[in-house]
Amino acid sequence: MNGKKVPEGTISRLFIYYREVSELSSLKIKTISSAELGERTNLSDAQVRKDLGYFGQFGVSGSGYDTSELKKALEKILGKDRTWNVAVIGAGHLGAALLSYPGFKNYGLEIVAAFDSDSKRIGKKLGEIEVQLISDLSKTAKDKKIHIGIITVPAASAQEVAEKLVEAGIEYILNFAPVSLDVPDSIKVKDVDLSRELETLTYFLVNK
Amino acid sequence: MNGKKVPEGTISRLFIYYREVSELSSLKIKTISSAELGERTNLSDAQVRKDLGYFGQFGVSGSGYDTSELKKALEKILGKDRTWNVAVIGAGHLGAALLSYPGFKNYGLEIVAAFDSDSKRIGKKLGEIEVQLISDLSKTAKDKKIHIGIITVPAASAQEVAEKLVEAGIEYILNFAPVSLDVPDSIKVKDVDLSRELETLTYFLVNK
DNA sequence: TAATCTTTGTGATTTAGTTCACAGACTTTG
DNA sequence: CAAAGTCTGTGAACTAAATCACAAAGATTA
Repeated sequence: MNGKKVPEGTISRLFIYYREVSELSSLKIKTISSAELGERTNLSDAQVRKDLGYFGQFGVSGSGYDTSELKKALEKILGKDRTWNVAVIGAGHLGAALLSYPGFKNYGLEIVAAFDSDSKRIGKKLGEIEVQLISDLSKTAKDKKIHIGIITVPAASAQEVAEKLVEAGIEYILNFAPVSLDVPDSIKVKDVDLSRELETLTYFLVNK
Repeated sequence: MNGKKVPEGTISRLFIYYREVSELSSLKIKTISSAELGERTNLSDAQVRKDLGYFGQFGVSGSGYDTSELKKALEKILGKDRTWNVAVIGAGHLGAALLSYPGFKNYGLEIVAAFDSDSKRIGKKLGEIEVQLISDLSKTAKDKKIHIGIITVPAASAQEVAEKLVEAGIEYILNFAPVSLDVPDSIKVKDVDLSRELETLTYFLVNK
């Protein structure tokens, strides 16, 4: 890491590079140039080099990047060398969609608990996970060493849930509720506003 | 519209302004300044004026914007003066989450059909909508004048579904599958890559 | 080993978007 | 109605990110 601020876009692209070099390395392809890696990922060679440049010097002039070395380096950078425990709060359709999403494990994420405030849902199984009452959050979060909370409750109760997550020691919140959460600076919140995506649809239909 | 390219961010912000002036206008508040509108939306006054400036001159020096006029103007710009028919393809959890999402109507969107390829799901009701076999897509799309297709099928079948949507005359695709779709330029595709959001979580946990 | 070729890493440039700042339009006050 | 106050619309300045472009490092060839 060279100290400069890393653009958000760089980080998503690192995952793309990671996927590609994993593939290459498993195909026993030993090295790849930034040009070819760019080709395969629909990005420019300069973009590839600049992105990697934020984190160090991984390449060799004249031959390119060693695929398995780069894979290992990216694993480290991206936190893919361990598993992160996740709790989903809100066992409605969206929560269920996330719980049944098979890709999680590949991302180094493991959903280990689900919560809801609706007593009708408590005790039901969503996949492997039994839905718990939200008042158990704090205890379970500590017992199961949960790092990440995903909020899929309605907008009206999202702030309240966020506060419980903070109290329970969660470090990162992924928020699907269409409200902006007020939490301490030390907690990272990422908003995924599906309604925004849906809304903007109509603009593009009107304007061509 | 003054011809200059409109930044993507401007468009989402227009919806925020729209919501605010709708509220204000219904409260019989006749005018609002860019400063106050900015205050209420956590944006700067300059941002508000610049955003609106892409589409014309709506304000009055010395007094600000007429809320109900601005509301009408934004309705027009954003395509909120009519309803757009939507089909969801993929009646799994995510599809169900969208179908049960009450906010749709507010966005001028109406889900009028749902499709799946799994015969176990055909005929089931998701809310008001009966799940149809995907082979009916083309006919139903024409009958029901569907403009928008939302893809919530697994990555592996997304491209195939996209092609059927194009064939059925859909103009806009909202794609939840984590693959990039290959469609004609005349079709607008918006990708919502949940897995990307999930993935990037781990980076931020490692790096602080 | 020298000449040539390939490819990185990174400053310099360009592009896109946001913020600043102010002239000029309109409103309010006395 | 003139002076003071408010607020817009928009170029200019700034900031962030992507792209360019090239010196230097290493690989390849003869």
